[in-house]
Amino acid sequence: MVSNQDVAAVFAAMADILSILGEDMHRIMAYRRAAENIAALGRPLDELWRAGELETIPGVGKTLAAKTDELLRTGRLEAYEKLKSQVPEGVVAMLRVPDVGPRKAALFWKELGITSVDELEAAAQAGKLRGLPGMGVRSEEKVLAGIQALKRRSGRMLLDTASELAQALLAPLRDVPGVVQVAAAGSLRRMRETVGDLDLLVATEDAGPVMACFCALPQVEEVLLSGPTKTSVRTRDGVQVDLRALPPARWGTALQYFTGSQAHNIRLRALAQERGLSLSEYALKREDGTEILCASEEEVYGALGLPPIPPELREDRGEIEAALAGALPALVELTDLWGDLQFHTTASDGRGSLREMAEAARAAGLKYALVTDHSHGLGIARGLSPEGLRRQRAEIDQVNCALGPAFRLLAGVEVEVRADGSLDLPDECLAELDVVVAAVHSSLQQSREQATARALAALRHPHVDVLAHPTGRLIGRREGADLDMEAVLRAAAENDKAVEVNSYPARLDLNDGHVRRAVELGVRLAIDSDAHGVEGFRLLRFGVATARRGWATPADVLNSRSVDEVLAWAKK
DNA sequence: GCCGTTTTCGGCCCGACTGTTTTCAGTCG
Repeated sequence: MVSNQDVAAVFAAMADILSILGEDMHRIMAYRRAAENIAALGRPLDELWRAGELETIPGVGKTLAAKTDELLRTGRLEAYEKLKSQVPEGVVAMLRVPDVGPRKAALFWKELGITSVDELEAAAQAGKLRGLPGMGVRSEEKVLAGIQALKRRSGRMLLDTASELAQALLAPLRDVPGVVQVAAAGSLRRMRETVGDLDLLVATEDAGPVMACFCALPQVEEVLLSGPTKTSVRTRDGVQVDLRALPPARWGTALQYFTGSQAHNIRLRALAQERGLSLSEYALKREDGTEILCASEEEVYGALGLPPIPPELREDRGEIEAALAGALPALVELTDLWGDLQFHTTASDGRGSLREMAEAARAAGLKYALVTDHSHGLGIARGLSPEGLRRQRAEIDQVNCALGPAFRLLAGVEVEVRADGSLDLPDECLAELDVVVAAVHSSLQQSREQATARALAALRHPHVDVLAHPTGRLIGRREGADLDMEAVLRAAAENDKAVEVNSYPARLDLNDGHVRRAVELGVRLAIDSDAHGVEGFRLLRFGVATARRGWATPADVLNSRSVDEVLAWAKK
């Protein structure tokens, strides 16, 4: 079967080849935009295809719809095969080298017959690049450095890692004299599930000292480039960090620009043009050259006739159209969460006692939390038997007595869904619990049919209330189950079951695209910390961010409701 | 290749930094 990712990859690859062939850059951009929007689609492409709605995807017109049709029907695309035959694969691979773009890749290929990154490295080492037009010794050195960087490039960071690194780098900058404000922007501020580079922003009238301080930070291994307002470095961990400094009066346009995404900015700047304005990180400029300075992002969007668009939505996935129509969702916020529906204790694989975890949940501002230790079937997590669950119930009652009425522990379990879809706890045991969370942790290599049937069986089980981390993915470590997510979400909606948005940074499962589809289908979401220690409740902000990226409002979220409402719903 | 309350053709965001250049092209975000 041809997946969304397959189609997106083909269009992205076509864009790369077209760029080396020197095609019109706007045509190339069109391929890239379509690829991105298809990759981010929360629903299967072949569904839109069957409904004849391919052209409803932003950036997909008649031509690309026809190409998508050909791919879905035949599994291949004639135009792509033709392009591939014109440019060697290794030449396209050279685009991955920092500071090597389409023009230089084409130059190395055409002038020196270089058709791979390895050959490029050898040519640079032999001093063969410096004689090419537009190249010199410095450029040759940059190519070599770029290849080294490519070889030891660390993958994208998880959100908590990126967040901690950003705070560690920003703290000393905040103390530089003259600095008014600092912020992490870029994909971290948009809360994309992983972060490649960090983008830091500083408001100051005097950028010099900030740049100097930044370059001298202990985490910095190499300064990649440095100008009066912009510096890029690579840290010892191999992370590229870009720092930009602008005057406080321009903070709004600067933060807007540096938050991105690039696709969102391009759309916004085009919108500005339609209104006779030019938008940059410095200001909105009228046609007569006068500037409108914006100290806040609200002013930027306001000047364009738009309500402020939350950073999590800024991906050019319909947010600008929604803003224009006054139809932006009022996104769920961390403070909307009254409870948490998954955490663990020392009774299974957690590190905190029931009492410690309850106090931590209360300290995190929650009014209730569901204890969900693993069931005994999950051997590695020392799960609970029916007997163990009964004993835990007594302990829960004790803690509730001790903590008083302002906070309440609920009795639950994270029951294992076996490979055949059955649960590893008997019905009478599940019936005694307040809320039952079901999840898959093993046999993740099942076929799509088996994996989907397994999830559907769990959702149809009368005692199951929440399906936790449906795909079971661990970002960067393992792919999740191959699920027909559309079928899973529809089953959740039909059976009035909740589906989890797991806040653990390596999970974020459902992901943003699936959340968006779940919201469209009216599926209840449970944003859970999955805390395994007292500090774990802090992770909820990442789950909330993922839900926000999927356009979820408080009404879509089960645990934004009171404990009585949740219990009544689970009883039904 | 997409797209349209000024357009079905002619536009398509805007600027920093670098290196190789005498005014700019390439890359990046």
